[in-house]
Amino acid sequence: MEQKSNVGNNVPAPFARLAEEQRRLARRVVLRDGVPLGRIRCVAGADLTFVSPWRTPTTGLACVALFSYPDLKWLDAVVLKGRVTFPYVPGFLSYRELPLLLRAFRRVRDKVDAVLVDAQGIAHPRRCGLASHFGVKAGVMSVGCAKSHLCGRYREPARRPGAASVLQGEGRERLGYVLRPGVGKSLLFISPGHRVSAETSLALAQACLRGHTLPEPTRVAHNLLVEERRKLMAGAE
DNA sequence: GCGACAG
DNA sequence: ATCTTGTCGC
Repeated sequence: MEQKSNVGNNVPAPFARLAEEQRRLARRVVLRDGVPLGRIRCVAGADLTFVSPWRTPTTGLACVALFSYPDLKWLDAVVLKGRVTFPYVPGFLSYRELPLLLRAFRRVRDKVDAVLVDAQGIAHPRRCGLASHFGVKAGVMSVGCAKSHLCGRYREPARRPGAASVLQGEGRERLGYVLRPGVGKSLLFISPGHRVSAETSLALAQACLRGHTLPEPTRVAHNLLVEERRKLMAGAE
């Protein structure tokens, strides 16, 4: 019997072991606030980019950008380059992006209260998206802020910027929220990563919006990576 | 059987 | 994920 999908519960044989690890990690995810929103002082944005995203292995660039909260003043950033050997497989993104991202995060010396990750949190087939996997491994509050849909059902949010609708899982399970970052902007898929509730995840993402599609921390992290890659390829001819 | 599938 | 070009809207 042929099997094309990697996302559902049926997964290709080589990934069955990893899928099991994801279910195990998902049990360690804490969906209660480690730090109340009002006590957050430093929020970071995490993102990765690749020199040749369609090739594997390839060179990856990871960035963790630090901001004060709630005023969102840029504080610092860590950018790290490294070899990435795992391919992109839907549902297994963290095995491609997590190693380099964790290395970059460990270089951050400041105390980080929360990290916004450019991926899903528990809004994942096995409830272990990159943001959750990262949060558990790093032991930090993390929120998934994905630019596109992976799983869960939802209604179109209202046109008003900041409007949100529930991202519904199986039964009454709430995976997160679908957020409208601005008029005419594409939707954001917000879900808890680790040590945070769905409600606080949404509130934090909303508080980090500045009229762009991405929340400020991940937007700046992404821009720094684009700039870094440009400089890298300019010197490689 | 068909569609859907983070980055 | 990236790249390129063209077009539309504020």
